[in-house]
Amino acid sequence: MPKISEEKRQARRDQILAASWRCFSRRGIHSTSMEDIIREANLSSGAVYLYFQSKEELCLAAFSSAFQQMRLLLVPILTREEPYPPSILVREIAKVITFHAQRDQLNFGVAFLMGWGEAPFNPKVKELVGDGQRMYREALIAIVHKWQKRGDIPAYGKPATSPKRFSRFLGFIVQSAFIGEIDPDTAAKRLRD
Amino acid sequence: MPKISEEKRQARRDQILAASWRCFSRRGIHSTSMEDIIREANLSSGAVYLYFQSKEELCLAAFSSAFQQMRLLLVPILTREEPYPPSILVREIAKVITFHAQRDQLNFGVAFLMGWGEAPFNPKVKELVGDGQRMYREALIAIVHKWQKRGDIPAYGKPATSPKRFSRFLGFIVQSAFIGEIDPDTAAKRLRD
Amino acid sequence: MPKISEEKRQARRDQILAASWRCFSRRGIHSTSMEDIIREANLSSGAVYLYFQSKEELCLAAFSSAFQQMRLLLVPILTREEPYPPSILVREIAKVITFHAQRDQLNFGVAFLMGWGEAPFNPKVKELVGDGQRMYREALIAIVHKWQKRGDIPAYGKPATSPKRFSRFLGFIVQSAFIGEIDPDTAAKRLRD
Amino acid sequence: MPKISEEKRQARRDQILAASWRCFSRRGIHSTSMEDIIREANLSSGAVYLYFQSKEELCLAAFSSAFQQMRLLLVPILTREEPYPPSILVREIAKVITFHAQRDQLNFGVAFLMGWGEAPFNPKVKELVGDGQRMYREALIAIVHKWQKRGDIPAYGKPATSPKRFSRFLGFIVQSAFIGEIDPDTAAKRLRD
DNA sequence: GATGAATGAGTCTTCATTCAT
DNA sequence: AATGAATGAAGACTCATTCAT
Repeated sequence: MPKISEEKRQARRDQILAASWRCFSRRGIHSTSMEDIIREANLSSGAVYLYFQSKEELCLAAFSSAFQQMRLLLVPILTREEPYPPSILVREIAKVITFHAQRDQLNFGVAFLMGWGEAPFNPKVKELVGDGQRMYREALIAIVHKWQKRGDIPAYGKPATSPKRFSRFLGFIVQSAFIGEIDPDTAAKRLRD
Repeated sequence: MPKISEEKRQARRDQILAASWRCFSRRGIHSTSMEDIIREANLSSGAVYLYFQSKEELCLAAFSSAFQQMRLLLVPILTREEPYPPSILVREIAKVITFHAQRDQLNFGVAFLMGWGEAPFNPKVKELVGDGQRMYREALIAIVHKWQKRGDIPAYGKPATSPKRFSRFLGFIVQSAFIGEIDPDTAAKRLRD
Repeated sequence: MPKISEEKRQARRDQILAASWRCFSRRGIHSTSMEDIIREANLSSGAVYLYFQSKEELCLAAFSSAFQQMRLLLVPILTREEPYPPSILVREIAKVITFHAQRDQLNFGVAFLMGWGEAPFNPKVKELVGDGQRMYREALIAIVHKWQKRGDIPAYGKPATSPKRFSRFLGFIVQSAFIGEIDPDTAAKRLRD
Repeated sequence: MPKISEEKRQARRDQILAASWRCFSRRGIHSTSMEDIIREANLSSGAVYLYFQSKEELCLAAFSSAFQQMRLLLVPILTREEPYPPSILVREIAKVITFHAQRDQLNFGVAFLMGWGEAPFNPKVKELVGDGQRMYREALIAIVHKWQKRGDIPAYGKPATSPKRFSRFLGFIVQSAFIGEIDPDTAAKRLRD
């Protein structure tokens, strides 16, 4: 078994991270034991520790990877040269959150809820969650500016509705994670109003 | 073994619950051991188990009590015969969340974050959190109706702005818990926009 | 089970330390698991950790206690106003090392061998062993001076034979621990010559 | 799988043994993991197990090799047709122990301390250490006889000073390993007295 | 009612060893 | 011969809970 390729190494990491999220989604982070993850990943204890130094590091990597996946799905929507008009944007985001989001049992909403629950007591989690939110917030501000330029929304009056939108977005996450799976159109309707 | 009076019993429970929240606020629920709570409450292990059957039950009672306290503070604001006008209401709620909220180290924002983190894996916590949110949501709807009757806001157009408001309120909680203590006026401004 | 008395507490510590030495004597420190000690002491894992914070601390306490016991036995012999004459002293010390020494399966010789084996890698063990040796060495010097005054040994010539004696004493420990149990008279004869 | 030449095989074994002693000297036998040795030897786990069946066997070989090296250095000194006179002999031995001894980070003093620490629980180590000591002891007796014949020391009186010398030699090892590196002349002075 | 010492199942982690390549 | 990823038994330690006093 000579040195494994970097791809294979990453594949193993992903295998473990996916197993972790399946466990976390079932029982929460704190009620998930390393043994749970190990069994779910069909590996041996030693093997997991070959890829992650500790449970702490594994959890952090799990959060990091979840938010990274979310970013990968949101960025194409949020950074279009010509942004979607308001109503479409909302539906597209809702789609990502509610649909794509559930591949591998990884529910982004629940991931955020967990992240928020950990953040006050774990600076590194706080940073990860904060980074994700900052990214999203800033993209939203840029979009609103473009909307104003394009005339999709009135350019005068309260100049930026984005903080409001962002706040509602967070609220939406809470509710959708709370209520459970919902279809994108219902979700969009809720988000829109 | 003379039975203790109901008052004394409740006082002891409150003493333990307050100690619990001080611990939870410092380290989170899962990193708080029964021993931490016992020491913080200046009691013996046995004593705590005289008032709560298990850590599970104690945590549930702690959530219940936190949301009950919040309700006690919000109800007078939300159920006035003549509701506060929009801008004032927002400030009053913000006051409660950010200021009164911190008696006994119990930060309502963090309590909600914790509740959301637990809810997906604990039906009883889910119920408690859900009840609190429902109460708030319904009160908000009633207020909006009164505002419309009174002419504080336009009666036509999108009939209920309350879900929107509610969603933003949840988002606000996330952000305020995340950012840390902020004064009520800043908070109100953020909530209003 | 109200607060245990200081005596009982010490008794428990001694019970654990005695069990530790029985285990250490059988398999050595490193091959002795906490579970071995726990079983030998007829206690539960938790109980042992109530008295010693870690295996490390327990081992240290075990060394400390072993050397302390040895000191308790040697001091009366080494600090007599009128020291034993050379030949008797040697027999008395040999007695202690070979006979009393084996109560509770604690063989002082083996304890020293273990201490020497640990000392180079554990500063605290080094200190404990070093302290014991210093004590013995100094007592020996004092005795030799008294012998010279009293005329038991010539006062002129090489003034202090104590380092020599001390070195031989250490060598004797190695050999006796190595050979196993021997009776005090044989031991004395060996030490004397 | 072309069989490697016996020389090459021995060279690899020596490479591993040298690496082992460097590790043992740093952290002790029990705190040295196979991985430590493997990394220190710049080999793979599999390779080491090609030359030694187990950690146990490797340790035994390490002791064996250490004592063998010591023998190689001492035998020319101890078996001269015309032995060194007492004072010179002592210096020459001290030289070997303190100076030559440290090639490859292998400190003979520490090796003995370790051997003594293991011997009570490992018959094979006991045998190795015992053999070394016997060899030295016997060589010393032979030398003393020659000294007496030659008149270097009185032939009458206590017939054999060798056991005494031997014991002091062991004590010296303990002390020198304990104190750390010292130069041969100081060492000789200590040994002589 | 109250105490706190004791319990022991469960957790994370390490490490000697193997074996497919 | 050599590699190093994988294994899994074993180890140290924690902590919710109990119960004799």
